Amino acid sequence: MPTITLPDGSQKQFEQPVSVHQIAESIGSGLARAAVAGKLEDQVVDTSCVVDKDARVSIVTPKDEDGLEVLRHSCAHLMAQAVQALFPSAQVTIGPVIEDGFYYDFAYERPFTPEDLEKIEKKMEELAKQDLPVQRSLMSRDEAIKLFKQMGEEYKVRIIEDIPSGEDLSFYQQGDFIDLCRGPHVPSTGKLQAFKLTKVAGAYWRGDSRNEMLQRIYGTCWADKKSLKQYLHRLEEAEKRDHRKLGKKLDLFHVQEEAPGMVFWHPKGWQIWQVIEQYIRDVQNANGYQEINTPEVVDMSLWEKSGHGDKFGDGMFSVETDSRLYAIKPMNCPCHVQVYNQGLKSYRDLPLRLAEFGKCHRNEASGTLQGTMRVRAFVQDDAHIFCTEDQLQDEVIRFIDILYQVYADFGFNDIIVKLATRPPPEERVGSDEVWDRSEGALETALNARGQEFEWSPGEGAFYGPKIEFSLKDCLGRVWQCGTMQVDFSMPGRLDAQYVAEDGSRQAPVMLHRAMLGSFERFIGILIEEFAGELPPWLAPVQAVVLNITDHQADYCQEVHNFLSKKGFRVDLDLRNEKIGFKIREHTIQKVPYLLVVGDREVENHQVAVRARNGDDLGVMDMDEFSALLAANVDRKGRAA
RNA sequence: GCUCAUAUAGCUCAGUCGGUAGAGCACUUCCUUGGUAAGGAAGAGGUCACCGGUUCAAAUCCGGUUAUGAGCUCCA
Repeated sequence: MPTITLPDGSQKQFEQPVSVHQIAESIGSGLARAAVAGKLEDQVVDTSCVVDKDARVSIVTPKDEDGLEVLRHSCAHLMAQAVQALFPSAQVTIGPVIEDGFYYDFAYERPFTPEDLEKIEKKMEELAKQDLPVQRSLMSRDEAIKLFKQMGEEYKVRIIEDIPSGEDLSFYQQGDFIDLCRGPHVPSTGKLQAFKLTKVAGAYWRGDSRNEMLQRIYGTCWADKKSLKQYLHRLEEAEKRDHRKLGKKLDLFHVQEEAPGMVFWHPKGWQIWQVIEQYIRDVQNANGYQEINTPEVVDMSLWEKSGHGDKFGDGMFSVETDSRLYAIKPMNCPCHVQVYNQGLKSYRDLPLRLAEFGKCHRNEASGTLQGTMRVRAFVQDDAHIFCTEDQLQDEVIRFIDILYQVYADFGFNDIIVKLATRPPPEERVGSDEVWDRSEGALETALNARGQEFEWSPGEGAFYGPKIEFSLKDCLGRVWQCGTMQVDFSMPGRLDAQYVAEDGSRQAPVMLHRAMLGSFERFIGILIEEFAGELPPWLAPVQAVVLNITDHQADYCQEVHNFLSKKGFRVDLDLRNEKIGFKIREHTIQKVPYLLVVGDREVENHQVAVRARNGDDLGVMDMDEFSALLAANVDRKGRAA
């Protein structure tokens, strides 16, 4: 006699055990039709799940986050069913839910083509229309292995073999398609009404590049056709913010075949760069950093000593001259240690914070390059803090504080924080005890700030753990920008020392840190975040002066001179074009302020100000406009 | 690096069945001096990414290379 408590607190009594579906039915037939799953206590379950004792139950429909997830998971199964119906020799592997959709990896003798995708999608629609019931069953591990062996599903067999024996496994069957799955799933395929296959790609079996490549098909699935359409529209809109498109349109930078993965910055793009660089320089100077500059071409022996040659030799560009082998620096740290090593340091000199806008080259694998986000030549806002172990904690906390202020100034508040810990023993240097201390230091620092973060086990650098601060691009892809890494190893390897209070020689701890990460990546993300409409303090051109006819040319020149002298970045457009044409052009170029000058403005010694969003800010004199611009430039990222 | 796709004028893109290329915008010149998102006319502009093959004939078909895009792997 279970008593069911519904989300609104109301209770229902049943004479005997009931299924989630029956509970839904008892509330209303509409709800029963809409139900794709149930929530029993805090667990999402099938609608066929039978409740035999008192419990909190809610009905999950596609409108819920949980329901959407069930839908997407079931859609992955529907796709696998369609693929096997069309390509019987294709083997299934795994098919998880991802953000906004799902994928499924298949082993097949040839890659799927875009035409195959269309066919698969058609087949899926067909199978959905048949409204096949989706049935759950249990099987012992050994039975399951036997069954899938029989079916020729070698990959599934391997997956099941990895599950501890003695466990019963759940399976879901729809039509003649059966798959190992934890579930839950929709009660029948007819619940899947709004889906689309989006792309094919290769993916390695078990995510290891030494393994064979499987065929991955990505798809998206939504509660209804309208949501699907909205999603596709959202994607289209996001693509318009692509930094590569905007970089071309706004004349910021270009790349070309002769220098793959390296950026040619144009005047406007470089202007943005310079503003950011000066801003970071100011922040660092105000926080006890000293800026240095070190060589870009350094003898290979230094990289061997630091351990980078051994670990990343393939990724380094090298030059051979006069029978000497040099590396183009892939990172700045060893060079910073050289600066540190000049002159004997005392504990009184620590913490010593050395910063450099250091240009690095790494020969990244060709397939990883992406616009300005992943490049082979980049400039880091790099710095290394040499300190004692006692100072470590405080330095990490100080850094994170500054970092958050910097990100806020650029308008970023949604920051993904991860703590990456020690890689496997064969891939790391330093004793376990040192790793314990350095990981502990980072964790304590994050906790001390009350900072939320995720763990990223095994993802640390070979010399130490790191905190990664990441931002998202317009398509939701996550890019690491800021970083804070603890390193107990490199100072020792490169003979860095200080004289401690007791007169002994000690190796300092080295903190590697960057706020933007690389200028290239950060500017790319900025462009996408603002869709090219950079706030006035970052905009390469802050205002354009436009004349209506030739008569106002001299006065426009005067306005331009006045604002330029104040330090604003102002353009002058005296072309013989209609004012509407000029406004359109500069609006498309996302210039924050357009200053229109006709006879009226000349007469009153004013300018008519128009914002790039089309707002008329009215007429004002030059001082007024200059104050308005100054106020907006001052408010940094928070400015409109 | 791996899988798939793509590469045509400065940009965005057409180009049918293999018969040596076309539009819009931009550019140049001329007309137009026009008050808040495209005024008009004319002109110029291409070794169809590169290398090779098939063919009487290749932007088009085939192979290779390079680059770009998506995903995977990697990311000091």
